[in-house]
Amino acid sequence: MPTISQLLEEKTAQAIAAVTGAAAPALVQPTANPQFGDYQANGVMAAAKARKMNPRTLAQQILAQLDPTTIPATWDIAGPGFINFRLDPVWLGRTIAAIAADERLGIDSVSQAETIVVDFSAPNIAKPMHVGHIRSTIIGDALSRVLRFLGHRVITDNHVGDWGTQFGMMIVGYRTLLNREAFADDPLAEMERIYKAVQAQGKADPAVAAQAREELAKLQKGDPENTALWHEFMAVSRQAFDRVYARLHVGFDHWLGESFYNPMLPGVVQTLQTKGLARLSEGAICVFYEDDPELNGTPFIVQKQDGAFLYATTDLATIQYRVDTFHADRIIYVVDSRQQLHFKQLFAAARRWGYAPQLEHVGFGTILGEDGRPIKTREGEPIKLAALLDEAEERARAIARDKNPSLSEDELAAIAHVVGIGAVKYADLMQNRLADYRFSWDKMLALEGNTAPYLQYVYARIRSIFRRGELEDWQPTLGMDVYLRAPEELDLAKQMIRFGDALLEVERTNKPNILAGYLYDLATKFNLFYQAHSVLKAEEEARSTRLLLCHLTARYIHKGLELLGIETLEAM
RNA sequence: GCCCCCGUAGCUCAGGCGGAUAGAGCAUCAGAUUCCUAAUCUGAGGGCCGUGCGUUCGAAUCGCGCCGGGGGCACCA
Repeated sequence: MPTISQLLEEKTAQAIAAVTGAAAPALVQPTANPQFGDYQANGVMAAAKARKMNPRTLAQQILAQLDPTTIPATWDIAGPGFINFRLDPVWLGRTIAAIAADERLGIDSVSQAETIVVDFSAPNIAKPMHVGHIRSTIIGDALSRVLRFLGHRVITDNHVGDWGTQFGMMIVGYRTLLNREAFADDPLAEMERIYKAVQAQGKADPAVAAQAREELAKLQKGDPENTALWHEFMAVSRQAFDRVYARLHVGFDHWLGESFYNPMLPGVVQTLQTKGLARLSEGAICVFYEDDPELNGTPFIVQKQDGAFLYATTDLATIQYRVDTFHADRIIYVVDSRQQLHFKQLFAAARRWGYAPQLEHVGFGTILGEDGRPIKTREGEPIKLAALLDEAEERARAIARDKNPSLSEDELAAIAHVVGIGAVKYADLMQNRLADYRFSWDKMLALEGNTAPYLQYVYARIRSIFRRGELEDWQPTLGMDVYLRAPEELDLAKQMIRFGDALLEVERTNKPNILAGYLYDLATKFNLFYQAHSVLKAEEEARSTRLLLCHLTARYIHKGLELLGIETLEAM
């Protein structure tokens, strides 16, 4: 079924068109204030202005066109020409009962399913994942889950950095500095050590830097020894990445890293030149955008003076592959906002080339420490993701132990994992991704406010109601009667039926914080309801309705958090 | 120099393709538990929405200028 706001929008827009003879949006949205009802249409005033009519008069004529048998609400005119709708409580009760019988919680699949490639995470091989990768990973995973739930064909692709300049240094380091015991013990840590050491040497000694470039060149020409080393680095890194992704419950359909596109790069540059899109300039081959005022003056280099290709080239090959092979209608790049110019250039080049799926750069800001500076360790190094997740779990465990000393170690471990990881993810997802975000353990793990533990607690508390009532297997009966009488019951039900609108808004804007905000509002409305009304001890007629409200709230929170990549607990 | 993002309550942030009295959490103060997890809830105070001009019946939201913070701009990714 369409969402109620979609229905009101459609019916009101039809009425506007019937009266004015011209299509105009009704601009239906939830009311700013409950005194105005549940939904308001703002479009009448704009339509009146366009026709130089009195808005209230026009509103009267529009109302006359609305058919009460097709709209489950009452309505009136208010203010300068708003139409206010009040939902029919009986209809609301029936709708809630119908949703209870629906696996998808009343959410339609999109009518036009698209093939959407979501490109996110993309750590560099031979380097540990650090905080810089967390936003892309978490946001990309959440968007993928939402789009998939809405019915799109989603392809997640981890475009790992497996062909960069770091390999020259890694090979030099492996040959000159490797501690074999350390490597056998913790290969990634030893790789990191030698990488940093060679990097430092290279800065001080040009000969080392030259050696690294030479080894890289040999690798890129297919030298067997260097290639074998490269495979070893890959395998070691992949294991470390997989451990982190397992903790985060993030998976990918493909791991098509930069190296995968390597054989295609000469052809990309060749084609761009043949089509007259790229030309030689100062020894490099570049795409220019003289006819584009925004990009004019920012050449897009696809081949360096020395003949090497760049990430611009790889990214173009990647678009080609995703269109030709996956038949992508849409590609979403979840990458730091600082790369905005690169993506503008990339998308412009792809369009000129003739590859024109919908291309979207979903950017995000920097993670700042509590001091407002980009987050770093005391030593000024990036914080490793694994260490960050360890700390999240430790802190969550300590809080859980403090709140509930009777928990067993196994229970504590489960809570530490679900709450700790959930808190880290949710803290990122609840913010507008465009802004920089200030990382705060205390805030993300707080039980008050818009946090994962708050939502997880509401879920656990609801599950506890059913346990306490020995109703673990309780299920709503098909077509059961639902009596929504108390204002808190009505408010909760009205919030539930906005879930679909929230998901569509996430799809439209690529902003998971809209879903997070929805869930927080839902949890708050549940708490208001639960505070005001007993459930298990209620009289029978109210009891089954309230059990249904509890049951559905839990399902919405479970599903909503799942779409954000966050787990729930039966007890905490 | 050019371009992009940000500026909303003491603090951290929502809202932003114009709509009615600008919201939440923290912090502060005052309350609620014979009762289903008080890890909860209720109430109060707290705002020239950086600033000026403009568009509009209507601007936190759109446009232009300015101020402040961050970022990007030819061979790294």
